[in-house]
Amino acid sequence: MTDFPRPILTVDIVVLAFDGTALHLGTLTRDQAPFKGLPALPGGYVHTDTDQSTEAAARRVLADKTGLADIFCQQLATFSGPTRDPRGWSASVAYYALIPADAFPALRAQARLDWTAPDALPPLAFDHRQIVEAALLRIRAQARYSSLPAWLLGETFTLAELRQCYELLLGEPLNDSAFRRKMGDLDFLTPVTGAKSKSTARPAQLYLQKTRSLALFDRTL
Amino acid sequence: MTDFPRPILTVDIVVLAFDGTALHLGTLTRDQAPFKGLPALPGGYVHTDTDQSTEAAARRVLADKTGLADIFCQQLATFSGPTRDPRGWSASVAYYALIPADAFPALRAQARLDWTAPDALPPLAFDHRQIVEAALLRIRAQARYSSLPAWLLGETFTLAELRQCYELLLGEPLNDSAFRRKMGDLDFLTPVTGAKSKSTARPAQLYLQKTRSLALFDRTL
DNA sequence: ATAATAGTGTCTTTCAGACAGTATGAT
DNA sequence: ATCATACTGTCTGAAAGACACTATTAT
Repeated sequence: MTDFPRPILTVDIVVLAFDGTALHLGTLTRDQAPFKGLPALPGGYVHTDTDQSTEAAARRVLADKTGLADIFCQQLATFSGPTRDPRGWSASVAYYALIPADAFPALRAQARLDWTAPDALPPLAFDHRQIVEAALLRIRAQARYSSLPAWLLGETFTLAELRQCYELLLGEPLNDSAFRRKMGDLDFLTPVTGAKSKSTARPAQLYLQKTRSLALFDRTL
Repeated sequence: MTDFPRPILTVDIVVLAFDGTALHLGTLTRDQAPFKGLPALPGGYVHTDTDQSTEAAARRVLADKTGLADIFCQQLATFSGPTRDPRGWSASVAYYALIPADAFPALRAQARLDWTAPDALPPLAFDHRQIVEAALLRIRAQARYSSLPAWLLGETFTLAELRQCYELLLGEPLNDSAFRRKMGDLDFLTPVTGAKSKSTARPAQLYLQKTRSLALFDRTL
């Protein structure tokens, strides 16, 4: 079989975090060509000598840039073409990763990543804007029928926090009592002893997710 | 930046067709190592000298093996690792393609592809079984909230045919009157003059899809 | 007691399932 | 006429939205 010049294979990760109010996208400023000086998604070459898969490569990059392991991280899609990277024909397997809220403040203080609003992006290197937009579409779609938003929260959280996170991703307010009913029916949360006082009000019950994987709902929202 | 040995980049395509009763998966018997003699998904190297993207590569392969262009073809996921191809570290961008029912008989007669039942697969080359299973999961999920099954039908079709196709993918019978109501509400079909007589009974109205892209429904099923 | 947020109960509306009943063409 | 399938109308039950009401804490 004829051989063709082998393409560049990289991974890029759309790192998202929730601070209780808004989403934040983790970026790095490129310190070398191409696109030197522009913000870019964290990513890098797949190390064919050590990486067992592109997902392993993504997790390696993620651990390298955030110090976090065991993060929610799923494959988004592969972006490819002769011109997206000026160095040659390239394919980038894009992943999206969700930072748990209880790890975000420390991560932000470290400042190894810059954090920008994903809805008002500055120009990004490569085709990274397109990748971010695809990730947001996917994440918003998944928020409709899965426990995905819970992965942006800490280990334990209140129903109000969970609802706010859903509302942010879905872009619409949710009916509180219907939301509680559904979360009860869907049976993916366990109440945990302890409560969270916000201020001068009744403290809220804390919950954690029953499984360490994404729960898919059979009905929507 | 250090360079790593560049991986093999291929595309593989899960080609599915519907004959009115069951799904059929298009495979090719490998005529060379590795996995010589085993059935495999149609696929091949990305031609970095001519392909504009992995999707273009997939469509090139598809056109080559089926003679069909403008087929429904979407990216599934990328499968990668050091051992899935004995020739070295490889990544395969998998696609799934749906053959329109009106093109299937001729394609089957050509016999350039073999057709097997995707639910009772023989051993396949590489990790192709895993790819087929991922494709079926994706397709069945998409059948719940999109017009995907319609892409397995010909240009025009009756509501009964469409429902049968949904039922096959979803694996459960659908209520006929609720189905009609929903298809009416969802507004992605236009009735077309002409009707189809099945046998000795009232002929059915023919429809075609309003758009040439996948319609996503806001509610399920 | 009051303020503030957490959580529940219930009324209403909307939508899906069931199924009877009507329509229409082939024989 | 009858058979077979296409299509429609309507009843019923389940689930969602709205919202009033109760619960529990800090001050």
